[in-house]
Amino acid sequence: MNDQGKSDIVLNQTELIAVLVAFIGDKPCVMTIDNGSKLPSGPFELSHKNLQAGLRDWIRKQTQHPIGFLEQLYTFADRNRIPDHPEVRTISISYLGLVRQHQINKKLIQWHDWYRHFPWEDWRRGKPEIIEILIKHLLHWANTKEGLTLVQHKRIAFLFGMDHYHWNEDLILQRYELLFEAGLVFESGSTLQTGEPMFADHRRILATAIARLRAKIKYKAVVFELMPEQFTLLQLQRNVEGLIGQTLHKSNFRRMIEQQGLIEETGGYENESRGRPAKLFTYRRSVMDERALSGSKLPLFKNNLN
Amino acid sequence: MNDQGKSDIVLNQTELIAVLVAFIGDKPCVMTIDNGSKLPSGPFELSHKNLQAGLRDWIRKQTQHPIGFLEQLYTFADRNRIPDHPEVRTISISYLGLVRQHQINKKLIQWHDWYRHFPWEDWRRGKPEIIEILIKHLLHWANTKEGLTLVQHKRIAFLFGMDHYHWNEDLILQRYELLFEAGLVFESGSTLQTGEPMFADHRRILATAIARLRAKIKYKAVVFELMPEQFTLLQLQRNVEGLIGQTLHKSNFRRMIEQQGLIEETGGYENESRGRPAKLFTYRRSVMDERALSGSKLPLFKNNLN
DNA sequence: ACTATATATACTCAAATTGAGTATAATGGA
DNA sequence: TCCATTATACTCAATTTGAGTATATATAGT
Repeated sequence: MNDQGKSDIVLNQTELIAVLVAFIGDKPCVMTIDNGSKLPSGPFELSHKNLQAGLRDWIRKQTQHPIGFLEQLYTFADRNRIPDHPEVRTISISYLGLVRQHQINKKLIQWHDWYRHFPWEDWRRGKPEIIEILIKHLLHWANTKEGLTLVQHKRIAFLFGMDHYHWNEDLILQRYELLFEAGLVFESGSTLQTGEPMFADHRRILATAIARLRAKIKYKAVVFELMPEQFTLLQLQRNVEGLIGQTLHKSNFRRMIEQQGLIEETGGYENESRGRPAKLFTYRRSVMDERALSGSKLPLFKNNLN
Repeated sequence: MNDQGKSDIVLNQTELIAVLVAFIGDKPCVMTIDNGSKLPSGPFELSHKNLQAGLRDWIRKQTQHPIGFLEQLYTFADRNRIPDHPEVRTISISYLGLVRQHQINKKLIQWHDWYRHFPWEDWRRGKPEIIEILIKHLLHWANTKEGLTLVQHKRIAFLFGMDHYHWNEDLILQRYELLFEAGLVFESGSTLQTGEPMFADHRRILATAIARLRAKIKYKAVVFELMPEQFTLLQLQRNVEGLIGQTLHKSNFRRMIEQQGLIEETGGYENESRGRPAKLFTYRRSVMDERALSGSKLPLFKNNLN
């Protein structure tokens, strides 16, 4: 880097990586190739006006449907990211996209429950058993860190909700990085069964995407991009719970949603389920042109945990 | 993009762009070259292990000081970003860095008040006069948009706090994009005096950085990276106000800061000012190792507006 | 038809937080 | 001394949150 703004030309290989998310039932899923081991990726074509346009094009071809939400995630550029090609530096520009349930074309695309890659992140049915196993190995690892044992102990406690700390679902990326550093995932040489591994650093990219989504849902109404046209309040709640990996308090969740004025009754009812039929709602897209709203402060929820 | 993960090799020019922020007095400043018209940038050198390391190296050389906070901002890659070179696509990976006041080396570096580029974003001394002028031109522009007049009217009202909308400081990027689209900034052909222009899309990059910082400060204790080792509560408040471009309610701000337990008294007092001497405080970095904390939820403030 | 179960929706209420103040303390300078 | 200025402490009503209970309306089984 120099002060003149002129630069020697440096050439690198550039690709796009897409993290596409959709719900199948109560499972938050990610689009993969090679049976769950790779995120879809491809070269960044010069013909496109910009990255976003290129991706949208490609996604439309693959899913046969337009995509509602698409935003840049992160650019990965470390050396040695891609095995077997240490001499080439691949710059991967990743994007996060949300796809609506009813638009999923099951024949063309493989969707993979993201919690198969991060089993310790799903607390919807209580604390996952694997947590204790991970903590055991982590503490053992920390004890070998000369002079850093205490710091690492605190880090483990903080990230995995030990002692007086609460589990914080936003820290998924930090947890994966800690496990990687401690050699407890396949990608860093472990033989333990700690979630399904992925090609190169794709699992790290997926963790980045989930972290972004879990953070974003708290101040922006992105869940609706994952809902079908009509939905019940419980379906909405289940999808939010799927994203954050925790269950929520029912009546408080409803109060908050209704307060926001983001949805309206369609007049119809859902009759498939057993009990009293639930009212169907629609997202009031009309509240404002989507572009103007982008980035606005619509706190979706503060804390409705059970 | 294809499904196999194999990709034709596509070569582009890659550079790093740094948005470095520091306070000088009560002015939030950005490091520039060419007297405020360019953000510092340079080639991404293959010798570096990763982007972050490359940037840190370079910044240390320039500022003679280590940098506390550094995170990736966005990757810009549209065609025709850089004038006079339409045939080359430059991919710019931008980073946001925070530099501490006492570390500023004024001889080597130019620091530029960022509000000179965005005069409509500083509401600390009340509503900036330029707002009414901008709104007048925006509405005129909107009225020429066949079939879209109403939507654009709503967008303008929302972004510039008209009608029943409140000014939302987080929307700085959207406001700049609207002004650009409406041809009201130099970069999109205007001759109006609407803030100092910058080279290529650097003003847009700066807006992205400020937006990120304004959003981030609400849930993470990043301000402390901009404070000197010791500071008074008022100095802290003034810096937060500088970032968000609004004044805050004094006692509520203090209550919130003290609640967080992020600072502690040093025992010393500030005697430079006129009235009663203020206690000096330090950031309790010890609360936790910085790395473990990164990304944690420490809501800095919800709303302490005056 | 009746009952148990499941689900939806409505309502309650104490505790905590927020927004907007006022009151008092400690300094320097006229 | 008194006043302007800044710091710090304290107050309190309104709102929001967290954690419930109560009631309504369906299906499945007997």
